[in-house]
Amino acid sequence: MNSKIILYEIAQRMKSVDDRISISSMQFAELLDVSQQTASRYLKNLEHENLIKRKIGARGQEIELTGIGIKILNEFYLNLRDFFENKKDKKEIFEGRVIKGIGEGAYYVKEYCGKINEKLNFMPFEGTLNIKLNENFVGFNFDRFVPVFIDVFKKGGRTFGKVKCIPAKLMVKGKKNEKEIGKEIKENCFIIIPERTHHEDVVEIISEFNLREKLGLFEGSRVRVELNGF
Amino acid sequence: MNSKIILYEIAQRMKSVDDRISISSMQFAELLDVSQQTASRYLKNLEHENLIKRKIGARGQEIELTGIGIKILNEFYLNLRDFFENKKDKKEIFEGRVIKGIGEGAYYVKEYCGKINEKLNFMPFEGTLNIKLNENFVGFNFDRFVPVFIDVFKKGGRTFGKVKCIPAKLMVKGKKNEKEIGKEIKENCFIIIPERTHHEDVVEIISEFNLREKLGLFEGSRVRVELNGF
DNA sequence: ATTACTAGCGATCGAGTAG
DNA sequence: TCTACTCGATCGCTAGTAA
Repeated sequence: MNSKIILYEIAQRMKSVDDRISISSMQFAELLDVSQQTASRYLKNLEHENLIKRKIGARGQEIELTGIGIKILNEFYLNLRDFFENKKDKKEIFEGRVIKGIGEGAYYVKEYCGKINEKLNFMPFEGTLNIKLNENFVGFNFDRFVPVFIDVFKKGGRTFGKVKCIPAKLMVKGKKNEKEIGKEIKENCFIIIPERTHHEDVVEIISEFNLREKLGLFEGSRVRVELNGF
Repeated sequence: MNSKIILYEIAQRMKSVDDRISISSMQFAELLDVSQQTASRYLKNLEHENLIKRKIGARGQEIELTGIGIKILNEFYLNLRDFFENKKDKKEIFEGRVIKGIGEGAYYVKEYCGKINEKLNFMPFEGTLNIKLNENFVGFNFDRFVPVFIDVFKKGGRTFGKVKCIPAKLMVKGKKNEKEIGKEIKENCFIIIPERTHHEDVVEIISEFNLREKLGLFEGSRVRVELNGF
């Protein structure tokens, strides 16, 4: 059984996020339709995962959610809300400005390029375009787009982590010295999301081309990124 | 893995409830971090449970949610919304009016009374008080109160289903010919919810006493019911 | 009363592979 | 390619029971 579901079942018996409930493993077992032993193990695991806090007494246990537990449930809730309140369409595009990367991107693209070619079928330009999201797009949920994964691999004793690649279109206003002044140019690319470490408000983009050069981008250039799923 | 979670993962890749997505079992497997075989089985099971519809082609499958699937996710969503938007407090009490039962209640209480005594520690009056919920309380969520269950049992060749009992207080304005005119009288009781069949807008209440007599209730009398959990 | 350990077994998973 | 079957391995459940 998934932790989220169990957490949800607990939450449902609470009045609010900072509430606490008293329940025995036997009662909880009946609610979930499992044995008392299993219910006990579930609660123990949740505690171990730091999703709930417990105080165990002679006639049951007092349970409250931890910050992490609340956060997980809240993500759950927000995603469902987006789904049902139909707010997803508005989030298919995000906007931001080009910022300087720390040069790390180039190194990693070099290391990953064989895998990128294998999975995405193109040889990437050895560098990433870093985009700082405009404030109202921070927290953009990338989970709802079907990604391509590049799995963990080892090379020369180093381990390179799993990376999520989401197909996207980079959109910029045409450069001044061209016919298409002011016209929007769309360029296919991939958003790169490392499984381990990434900033909340910066996304990295890779492409077959040097996007800065091809699209005439500089530090601070406004860009829009469109995601279409598959 | 729980069906609900899988349904949620699918929904998260959709733009809205009537959207459909194209995804292969391999892609879905990577999203859930399970094998392709398992992902395939999950989808097959969801289809079998009538939670999704599939169109299987040569390069993947088109998936959309069924009405039942949407309903399950929506319940999920509404419960989480109540939890996070703190609307639960307002629902600790519901209101309604006394209505005539069809006499069935008395029969069942007679059959269940041994079990009731065993589990709830009182001999119930042989009859139920039926309350029709006021419109704005229809859909009241009883799941968040910790109930006492009376398990399935057999007696004289008949099977009597599982029943959920939730402790409550019945509140009515004092009868006219007493000292406590207009004063609110609280009476301990249990709400009875059969696992199998019950109306959305009618709840049945049992008590040690004949509540109609004790509280002077008639068809149409306004009552309030307070639930406290345990 | 509780919670939760251990043992055994039944359910579920994933590798191999067919269609 | 895809989906999905079989089947052996492994995981997770429940019964019994200790604390």
